[in-house]
Amino acid sequence: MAGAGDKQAGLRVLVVDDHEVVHWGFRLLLDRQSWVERCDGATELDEAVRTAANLQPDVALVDLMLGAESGAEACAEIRAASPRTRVLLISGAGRVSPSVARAAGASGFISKDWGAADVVKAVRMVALGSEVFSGGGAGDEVGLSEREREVLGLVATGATNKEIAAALYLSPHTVKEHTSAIYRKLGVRNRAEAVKSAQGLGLVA
Amino acid sequence: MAGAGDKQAGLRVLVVDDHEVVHWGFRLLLDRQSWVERCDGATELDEAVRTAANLQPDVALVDLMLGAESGAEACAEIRAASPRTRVLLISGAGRVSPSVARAAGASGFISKDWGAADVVKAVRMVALGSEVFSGGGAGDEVGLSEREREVLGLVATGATNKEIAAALYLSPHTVKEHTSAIYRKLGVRNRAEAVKSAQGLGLVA
DNA sequence: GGCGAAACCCCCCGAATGGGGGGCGGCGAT
DNA sequence: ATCGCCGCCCCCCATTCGGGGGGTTTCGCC
Repeated sequence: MAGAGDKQAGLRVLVVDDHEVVHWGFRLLLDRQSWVERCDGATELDEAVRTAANLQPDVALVDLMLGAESGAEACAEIRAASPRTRVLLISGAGRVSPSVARAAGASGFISKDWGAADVVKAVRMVALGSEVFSGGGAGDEVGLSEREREVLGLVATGATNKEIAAALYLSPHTVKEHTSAIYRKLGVRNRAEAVKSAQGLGLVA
Repeated sequence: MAGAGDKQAGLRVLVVDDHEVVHWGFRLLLDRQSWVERCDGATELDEAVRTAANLQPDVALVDLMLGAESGAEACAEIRAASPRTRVLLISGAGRVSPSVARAAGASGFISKDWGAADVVKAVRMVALGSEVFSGGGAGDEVGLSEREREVLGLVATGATNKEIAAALYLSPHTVKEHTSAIYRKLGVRNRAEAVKSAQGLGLVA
């Protein structure tokens, strides 16, 4: 699989994003690459999994914000349907936690902000077996822990601390610990601001 | 004007969106239309205004969420620089208020969710002088009053009711009236949820 | 082994929130 | 001219928030 002389047979790419315009964009970009054999699109997770199972793509570009499901789940499901497929998460705002992406089985992430050259390079690199976790120059990592991201996700739902506690089997007091840590790390003072940040971080659907 | 041979002189189109992938997408879509002469892109407002001034495009597609500025301001500035240009606002989530868009001088809006055919049709229609304020099937208008939208915008900032009151020269009690009305109309229960809705409505930067 | 970071639990407090009630003037439509 | 909507103001109340202490265990790292 690690063909060194990188004349690749022709990569198959799958773009998973609920905005069709994103399909068009990546298709325009990738179809003109000699090493891309075909570039398909899917707008929802079910469709993406089916297509991945049939097509067995080399690379899948998956939007972090797919309707209800998190990009991480989508990533895992796609890799279950097509293990050969390496997943690049697409983040809208530029910043995702590498650890989360890795845990989900992704090979890296790219941002919609990146230039064409960076995106093309990233796709080729993961196809060749590398990981892409830094690229385009966007800052990442605010330093939120796994638990804190989880809590922030629920805060962005409008859930109260008590509801979050129930959902995560915690004491409300503990939830407050987490929210306080989140506010401190994000530099905000209340949940409304935190929600704004959360969507900037790509943590909210 | 729907005849097969409606050979227009060649429209010039400008796409204003801070995600390059959106440029690629629309360019792929529009460049292949016989009636499109050229399709340029701009990533920020200054650049958009300059390009509009030079190019005098027939149609500009403007993202509602451009960094700091609201799409409405962007729309107004572009039309100031190039009065002949008809603006189509691009909404990410599908719902914008027609009244706001009209007030800003836009000729309609489209959503990133729309299919290729609908987008092409919308661009051609505004180029021909029509307005496009309903298209793709998205619902609009939640029924928020002007004041409520203003308050919601500040809520999405993370401001407390007291701060909002100070900013708008109101009593804190009145602000609560507005927030309560907002929650009722949006079908949410607290500010965190309201912030999420607000960004879906394109009211938050 | 020691140390910190994360995650979990408890107490306290003041302030903000969200919902209930009431009433006021203005404005446009019926 | 009466109705409904908007915008504004006041009272009350229980709940929630956010921050301040305190503590435990379980990790991984040096």
